[in-house]
Amino acid sequence: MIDLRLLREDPDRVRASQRARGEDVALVDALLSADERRRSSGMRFDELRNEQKSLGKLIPKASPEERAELLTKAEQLKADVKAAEAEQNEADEAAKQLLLQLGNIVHSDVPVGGEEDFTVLETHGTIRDFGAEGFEPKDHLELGESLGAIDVERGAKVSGSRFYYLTGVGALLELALVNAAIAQATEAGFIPMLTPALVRPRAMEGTGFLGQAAENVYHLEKDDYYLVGTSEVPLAAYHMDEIIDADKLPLRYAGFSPCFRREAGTYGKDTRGIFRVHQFDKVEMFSYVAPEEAEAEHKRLLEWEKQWLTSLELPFQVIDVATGDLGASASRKFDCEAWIPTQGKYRELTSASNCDGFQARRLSIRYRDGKKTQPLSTLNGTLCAVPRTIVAILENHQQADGSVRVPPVLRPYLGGREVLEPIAK
RNA sequence: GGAGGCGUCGCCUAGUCCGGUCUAUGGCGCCGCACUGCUAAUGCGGUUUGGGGCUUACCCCCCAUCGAGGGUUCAAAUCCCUCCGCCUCCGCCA
Repeated sequence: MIDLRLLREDPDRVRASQRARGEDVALVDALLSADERRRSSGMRFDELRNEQKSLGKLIPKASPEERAELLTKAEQLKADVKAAEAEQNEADEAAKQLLLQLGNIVHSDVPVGGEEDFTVLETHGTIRDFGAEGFEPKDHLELGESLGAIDVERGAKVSGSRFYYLTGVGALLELALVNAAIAQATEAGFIPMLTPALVRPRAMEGTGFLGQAAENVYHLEKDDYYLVGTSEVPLAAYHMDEIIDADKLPLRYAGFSPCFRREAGTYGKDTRGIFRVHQFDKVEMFSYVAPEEAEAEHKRLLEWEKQWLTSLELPFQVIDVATGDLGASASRKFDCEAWIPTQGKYRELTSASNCDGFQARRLSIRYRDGKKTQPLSTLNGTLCAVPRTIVAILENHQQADGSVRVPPVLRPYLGGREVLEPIAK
């Protein structure tokens, strides 16, 4: 959630942010009046309660006849206090509900617009010219099947569309990627974490995934658990309700977990292969930092992502995601998009978001610097989303004979293997 | 799944049986001040969190907060109910 003080002091800024996201600006005014009601009903309750307390102190000391009178008065007060409390609770709840609907304030440098209105910040690596090399590139599924690495047919048989098996070298490739990614993150000072994949509603809500993103979240109704779409959720909720000493910051975690996404509203999109699937594994970086460090940390996360993609020898570009495509929690988001030869375009492989205090406020995570206690900033960035990385590696490193060159960074984790060869059918 | 125990303002802890004197005790840690060649020790004061009022700010004041939420009562850390978490034992299990 955003800072209510900011809303009171500079409502126009909040309105502008809401407009840039393409969301309803009327929500801001509804929230302002709800906040006012919350405040006045709170004051009324405090007053009555104060009166009740002072009256209550007199009763044990009163003489019998005074006592009877006081009790009558107290009884009346009791009803008033109860009514005022109900009013206060209702006003609090109403304000909270509105507040939870409001997305984070967008950073002023973010390009305004929808999915297609991003700004390209950088491009890295060289796109291969397969024409000059004299062969037509195969797509990742064709390659994956001939390598005995990917089986989507049986994935569909067992679990339905958008499910897959990684088999043989495919399975080994995932393990290699995960190990290499965790090694890079650990080297950079991240604490490796294996996290729960099922979380309570509070964790899901606190990270901002139950707003407009809710339709993409799996929910186990019988137990009221949510399946996480990213380990960002358990990593953010890890320090929920805690106050962290300033000298402990920054805290950096590298989470590894399965990720589950319903992919509602993507019918017919990326249906071939394993680019868009319901379940995949991912190594995610997560940082807790002091607010004044957030922007610098955001750039650092991006640098680590670039280091990773560069080490895999993939050509990619970095984009500044537009306001309409940010998601509720982020004030700014940088995506790294790798070149996919058979699609002839760059596709998202990693995503680094600066959430400022948005998640920290919802999850009640603060830090103490001297006397001050205030929400800290949380940031997250993908290091390796496995299936998409496999797609990019297979397609970009394929050779004319249908084999795939293994980038050196992965070789130690693949028993020194330099090439993945097609297997006989 | 069954039985029992526990949850107090950083940590430990008193208080809960028997409701009001709890404005929650004491210790540790931490912060400030005093004293002191330095350090240590000692003394004094402070030290939950959230909301609100007053303020440039500080200070100060009010309300809530004893795992969470309800209930009983004029009044709840204390009595009742539900839930959550942790621990012990039993059962089952990768």
